[in-house]
Amino acid sequence: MLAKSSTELVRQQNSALVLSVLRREGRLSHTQISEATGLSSATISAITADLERSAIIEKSEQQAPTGRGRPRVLFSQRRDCGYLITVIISSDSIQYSLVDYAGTLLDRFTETRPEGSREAFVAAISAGLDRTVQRADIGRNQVLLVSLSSKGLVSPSEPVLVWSPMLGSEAVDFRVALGENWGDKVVLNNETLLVAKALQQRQARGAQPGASLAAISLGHSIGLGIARTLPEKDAEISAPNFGHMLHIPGGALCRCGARGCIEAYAGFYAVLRSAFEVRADTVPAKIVPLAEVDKIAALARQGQRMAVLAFRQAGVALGNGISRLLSLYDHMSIFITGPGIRYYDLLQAGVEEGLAQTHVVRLSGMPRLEVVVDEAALVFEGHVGLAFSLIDRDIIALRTPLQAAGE
Amino acid sequence: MLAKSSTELVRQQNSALVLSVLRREGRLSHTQISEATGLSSATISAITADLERSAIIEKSEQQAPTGRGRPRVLFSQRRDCGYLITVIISSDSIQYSLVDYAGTLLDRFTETRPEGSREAFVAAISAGLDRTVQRADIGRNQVLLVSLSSKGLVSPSEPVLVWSPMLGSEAVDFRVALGENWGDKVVLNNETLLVAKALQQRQARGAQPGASLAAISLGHSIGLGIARTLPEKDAEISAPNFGHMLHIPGGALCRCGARGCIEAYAGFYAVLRSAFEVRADTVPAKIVPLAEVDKIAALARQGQRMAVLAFRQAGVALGNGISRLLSLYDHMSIFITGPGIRYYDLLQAGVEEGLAQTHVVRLSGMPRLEVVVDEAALVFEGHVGLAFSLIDRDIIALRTPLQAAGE
DNA sequence: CGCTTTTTTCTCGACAGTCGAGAAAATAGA
DNA sequence: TCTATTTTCTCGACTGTCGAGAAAAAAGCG
Repeated sequence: MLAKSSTELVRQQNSALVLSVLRREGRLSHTQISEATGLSSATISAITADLERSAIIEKSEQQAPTGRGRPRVLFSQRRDCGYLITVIISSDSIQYSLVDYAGTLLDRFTETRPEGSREAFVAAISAGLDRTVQRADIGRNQVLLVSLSSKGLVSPSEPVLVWSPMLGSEAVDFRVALGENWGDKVVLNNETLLVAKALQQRQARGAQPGASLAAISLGHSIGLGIARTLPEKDAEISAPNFGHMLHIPGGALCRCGARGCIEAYAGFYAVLRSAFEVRADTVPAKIVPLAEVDKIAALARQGQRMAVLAFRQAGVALGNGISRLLSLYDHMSIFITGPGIRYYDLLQAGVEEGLAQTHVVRLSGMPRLEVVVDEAALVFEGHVGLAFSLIDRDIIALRTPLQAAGE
Repeated sequence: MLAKSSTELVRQQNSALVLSVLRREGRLSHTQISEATGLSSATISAITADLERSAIIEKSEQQAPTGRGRPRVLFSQRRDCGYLITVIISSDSIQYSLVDYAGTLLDRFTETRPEGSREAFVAAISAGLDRTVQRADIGRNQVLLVSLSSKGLVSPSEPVLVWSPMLGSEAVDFRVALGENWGDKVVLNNETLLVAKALQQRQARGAQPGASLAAISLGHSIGLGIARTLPEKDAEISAPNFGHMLHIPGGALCRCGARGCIEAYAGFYAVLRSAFEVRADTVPAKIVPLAEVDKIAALARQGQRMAVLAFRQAGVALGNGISRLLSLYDHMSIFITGPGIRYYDLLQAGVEEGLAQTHVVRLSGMPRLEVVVDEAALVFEGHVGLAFSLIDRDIIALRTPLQAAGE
């Protein structure tokens, strides 16, 4: 169903556009904004005056002048317009970062994740958020958004963790869990979705046409994020349940309780299980020390048969999974990340084997496969990118009625 | 990347909205349009006057008055504004339909599809299109769009048939194949995509929130169409390569040449092959007479073991495939259609078995599975719905410059 | 038959937004 | 100090939406 439009929406859209180029390029002058957006100079005047009056952007103190002529005045977001907190949840720790409205990191600290109950976990996050604002001495109401990320399955619309490696299907609704203090400004995304978002952002900055891409994170569990660039629209980002997609019907037992998931062949515990020839229906450990996997990798590199086979099997599971992904979406580039990339030399042959036989690959060729190292940086980049696009949209939509009364 | 907006775009969007409401509801009065769109009466006046001047809509002769008060004047699309030709390509025949701009079917005829070469096939379609306009005695330039559909894999952006059951990977680019006469106004969609579109339309008319859905067509090959309803946007429709998604690595030979495709287990020829215990690497026939499959179904209903097993195996392949679909997209309703539904009693247990074990189903429950009978009607409905949304958008975008000069 | 009531359509002025052109501002160099 | 140059700002024209009320057209009523 189409929606109606109006002149006010035009202004909203164009204001959002101005903020987004300011976000992407840093501080820009009047004319630069005009060029970057395609809007006329007069319109930029009106919009920047508007945003300045609302205390969203400000004129920077002028730079060293670039030549003759009237010097440029540069606009940038006001740092104190508000703050963003990102929370990166992993199996053993929780990292909090405070970011100002201009996008610069102000503070960061990491706490160990409490073991066991969901309640303790939620309480820890609530306390961590309080600590973040205390350390920076800002008010809670100055925090515009709290952006959480975790591995596992996340509801696409609500901040609900539907399934996670540590808590299983014990779902967490962060909106209710974080209560009045934080619940109303919390968003949650899958970790690998953020990686995909960050990669897509980097690609877009490169001014290429920017094709669709998928990020796959290898670790104790297997994550997937997809960024699809649709014509004329913003990229669409999603994180489907790749790790627990069916690989082999009735196959190896997964820690999710089902059988034959990709993770039950390609997760770290799966590699251990098959390298040691443990029966495939053994209940797997939640966490496997990385050192254990390293040992098997060392054996594999020396040619030990079962170790080689374990990694190869993992690779084939991934390759088949990617092939199914390509069948159900369009063709896209695949970026591989996560701690597991240190074993990629052992996985690669399997991945390619798992891809090669299938119809989609025979038809459109092997996808571009690329290993990307700095997963942590990408996750944070994705957090910031996604969060500020939400914040900017909100701030503009809310500004109008409030400000109109004030003027 | 966001796009800039302008007042002219506002008018375009609102004009498109008016046309789409008119398309959905039939003839409507001024006030009815205003209610349905949410636009003010004054705006409707301006837009309808505009569209009337451009000969896109017209005032109908007034109806029996509904009561006291000034009688309503009803607007509707002008039938003679232009025409749509839909072409439904199947393995043995090609059906042509001529539709006027108001959406009513004017003419329909079916020709047998020439066997063999791509050239003969393309020539037949070109001739069929010419025949369509000749029979109705209209000019070629009055045809606004030619909407083709076929089974197989279609490029999402271009009118290119990338892979089809009859021609294999011998691709057909209809834009160049139909040349100057038709090439510039041709679109091509997968047949089952159109079924999904039609189902989504029917759902939207029911005024429900309208969740995402997938249509699966069972026949010689297996088709899939997905209609995803995104918040605040138009539904997104796609037709991924479901039939040739990997089911069993290194499994049965598919007629596409790869191994282990879903179709190689669930297509008609696959059922025959396993019922007769032919080796799974036998090159399958392109077309299997439906009567042959009927015979096996009859045996299966009498309890003959291999026949039962053949259908069950097909069901499991479908169930596993659907499970993977649900893993890689959100949860959605599944509608099953196509000639194969007459065997659904034999498939159902396998489908449910193939779904039940997997993580996604354990987490969010069995999807809604529904059998839908009139595939042919749905395909045509989808053709018309999709084509007119394109036509209306085009007509509005093109109108402005031409008409502005005339006035 | 003329007047009133009712319903719908049409018109007018107010307001919001974008754009192009040109005025105004501010600096470097002559 | 004056001029060239570059950037920012301002003004009027244009397009669009909206609310209110005028105008139109039919039915009901005395």
